[in-house]
Amino acid sequence: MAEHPNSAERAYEKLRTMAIHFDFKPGERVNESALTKRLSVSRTPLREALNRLVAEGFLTAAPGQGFFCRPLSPERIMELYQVRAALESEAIIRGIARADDAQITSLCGYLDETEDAYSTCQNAAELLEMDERFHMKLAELSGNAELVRLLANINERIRYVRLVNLHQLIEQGGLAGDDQASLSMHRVIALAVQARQTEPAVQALRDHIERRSEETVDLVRLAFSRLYVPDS
Amino acid sequence: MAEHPNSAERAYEKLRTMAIHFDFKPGERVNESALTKRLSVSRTPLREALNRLVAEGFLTAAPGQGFFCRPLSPERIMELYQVRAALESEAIIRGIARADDAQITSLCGYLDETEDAYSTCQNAAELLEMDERFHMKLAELSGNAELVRLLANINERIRYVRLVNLHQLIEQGGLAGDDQASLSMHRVIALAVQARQTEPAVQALRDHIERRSEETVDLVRLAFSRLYVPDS
DNA sequence: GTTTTGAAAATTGTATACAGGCCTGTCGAT
DNA sequence: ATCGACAGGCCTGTATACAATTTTCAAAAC
Repeated sequence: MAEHPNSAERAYEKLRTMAIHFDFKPGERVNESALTKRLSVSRTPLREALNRLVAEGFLTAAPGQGFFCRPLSPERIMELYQVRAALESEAIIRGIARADDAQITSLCGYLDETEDAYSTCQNAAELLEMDERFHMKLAELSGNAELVRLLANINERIRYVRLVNLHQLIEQGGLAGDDQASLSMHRVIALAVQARQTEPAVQALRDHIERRSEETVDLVRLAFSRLYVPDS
Repeated sequence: MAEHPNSAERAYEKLRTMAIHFDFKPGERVNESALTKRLSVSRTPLREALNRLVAEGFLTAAPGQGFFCRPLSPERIMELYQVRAALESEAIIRGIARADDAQITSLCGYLDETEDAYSTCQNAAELLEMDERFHMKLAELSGNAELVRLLANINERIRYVRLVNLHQLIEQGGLAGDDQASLSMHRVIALAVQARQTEPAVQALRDHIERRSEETVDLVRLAFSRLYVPDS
């Protein structure tokens, strides 16, 4: 963890992790002096990190009142899902137009590698990481660094909700079916990209993403309950 | 301009304006102590503002070396154009699905209002502002605040290049034709949205945006020349 | 019992001082 | 003449102190 030499960067990494996991409750005020002790840095680099997180959408800042955790509302989450759909659709379009066969084959290779783990894994965090990695690799086919950067940001901001969703699916035992569907969706997308068929690929992607966003309201409610009844 | 009470916000506004206009040359190192005098703020709020601009993509930060102006490369600009296409396409899709007729009519109304000014105006900055405003209004139909926020950011980051482009078109006298094309393109897009025809609307939009991105390499070269031969 | 007022406490925003690293320019060696 | 080491100054990163504002809490008035 002592990777970064400067304390502002260290504070930023830790705070971002906390923000992703909603260690701050939605809407809650973030106390600076408490964090200085917790992270062993002074207020200057701490505030630098907090400001970065504001610009990235993890926190909000009210003048004269300091920093607050972003609210967790169904509307906001749905917005993020829509932006995600926008960015990934574009990535597919550009990827099909630009990526060479080797790159696309590499994406399919990743699916092959993770197929077994994906089917057997019962750990929500691991499943989500594999899923996210596939989507990031897909996005990287675009060769567009800005697109990738924005998508990474969006993914981090919806990660918690998706995690809670997966948790629930595993508990309900309904994961197997849904999980397989997700995996085969990835396969469908990858194959369409490989065949350079833009419309089918984009359509498959949008179906894949939109499936979740329909359940968003319930998802957010569930996420709230997990946050305020911290048993798991 | 003395709108914001806190100096960090004031510094941020001024710095962002400077960054948009490339008052810092591409790749140039930003000297903090020089800016503290220029903006009459101390280093703490100044650095806060600089960090925000880094997170927004206007500046870069090298550890131990401070802040630098973002580089101005054709690849980067093209990436931004692609992201813009992604966001606006999504906005159209969502807008058609969600906006009521009154909202769409309001968009058309804006076109009517500005039609005369658009045809006669010879001021690049004003033309660009009208164009940008149309696209922002279009984006707002989506009802997606995050989408709007990201698009606003992208627009600011390509504004300078677009401005230089318009400048050149006006000087060449070739504006009339191109300008009319642009205006009628807006009309085509708006009408397709009004008719709730998603595919044609998106297609028209992509044509409209992509037209520029083909000339990006030349555009960036021109922008460079304007930056380093400051006559205008 | 509710609301208002007031002061104290806590917290944020800003300035400034200091430490450490980076860059530059000079000097010496090959 | 070119390259490399080194010293000095400059700049960045961080800590801390101070000022101003906000929040809190309790007491008093209605």
